[in-house]
Amino acid sequence: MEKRGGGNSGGSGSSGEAEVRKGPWTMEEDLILINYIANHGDGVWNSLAKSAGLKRTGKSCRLRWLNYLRPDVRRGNITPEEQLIIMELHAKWGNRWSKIAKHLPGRTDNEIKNFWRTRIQKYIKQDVTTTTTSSVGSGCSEINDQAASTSSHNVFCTQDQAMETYSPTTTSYQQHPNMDFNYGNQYSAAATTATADYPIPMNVDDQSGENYWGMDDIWSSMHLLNGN
DNA sequence: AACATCGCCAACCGCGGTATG
DNA sequence: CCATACCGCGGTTGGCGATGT
Repeated sequence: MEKRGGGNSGGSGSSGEAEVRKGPWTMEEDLILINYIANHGDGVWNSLAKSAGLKRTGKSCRLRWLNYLRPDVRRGNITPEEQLIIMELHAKWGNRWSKIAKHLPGRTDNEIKNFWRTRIQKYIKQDVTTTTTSSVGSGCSEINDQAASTSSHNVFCTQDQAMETYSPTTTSYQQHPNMDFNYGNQYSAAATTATADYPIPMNVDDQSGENYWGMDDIWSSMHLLNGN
C-alpha cells in the first residue's frame, strides 16, 4: 500500500501544486501559525496549513507547533531531575521518545531525543570504551546503540545507580565521574537562527544559558495582531 | 588570523498506524 | 473489506556557533 504523509514531503501533495517552503521558520510564519491556532485550534494539520495561508506542509506546521510554539513548551536546559527520569524511562522503554516525553511536562520528544543522542550516548560510548569488556567497571556500561533500541537489554543504569549519581536532598547534582554533560550554550544555534530570521531582540538569560527569542514576544505580538 | 573539527539543535524524511469514504 | 488520506513517531541530516589547532 502506498504510504502518504511523510513521503511526498508533507501529507497533502493532493492539490498542493503551490510551492512548499522548507527550512527554518520565519517570525512571520510563526505568528501566522500561532494566530491561526489561537483562533481555530490545532489538529487537522494539512487543512490548517492551507487555511492559514502557510506555504508549509501540515507536517511541518505540526512539528513547529509541538516542538517550539506551544505555550506550554519548556525551553532550556534539561534538569538533573529530568535527566534521571529520561534515563529511567529509556531503560524501561528504549527509544520511545514520545512516550518518555509524556512524563516530562513541557518537554518534546525531539528535545529528549536530541538530549539522549548528544549527551548520554556520548557518555555511553566513552564508558564502553573505557571499561572495555569488563562487566565490573562503573556499573553503568551495559548498553550500546543496538541494545538501546531493544527493550530487554537496554539497561543503562539501574535506578539505584542513577540515584547514587543524583542526590535530590542536596539540590546540587553530583555528576557521574564519566558523565560530561554540558549544560552551557544549548540554544546558541537556535539563537543565531533566530537572529538571522527574526530581526527582533531576543530574551537572553545568561545565568541559565538560555538563549532564545521569547514566547512572550510572540504571544504579545499575536495579541497585538488580534487587537487584544 | 585562518582553518578544521566538534557539538548541538531544528527541521526534514520515511514508515507504520489509524481514520474515513 | 479495500483504497486513500492523514497523523504521529523515530531516525537522520543540515546548518551554525564554539572550540581546538
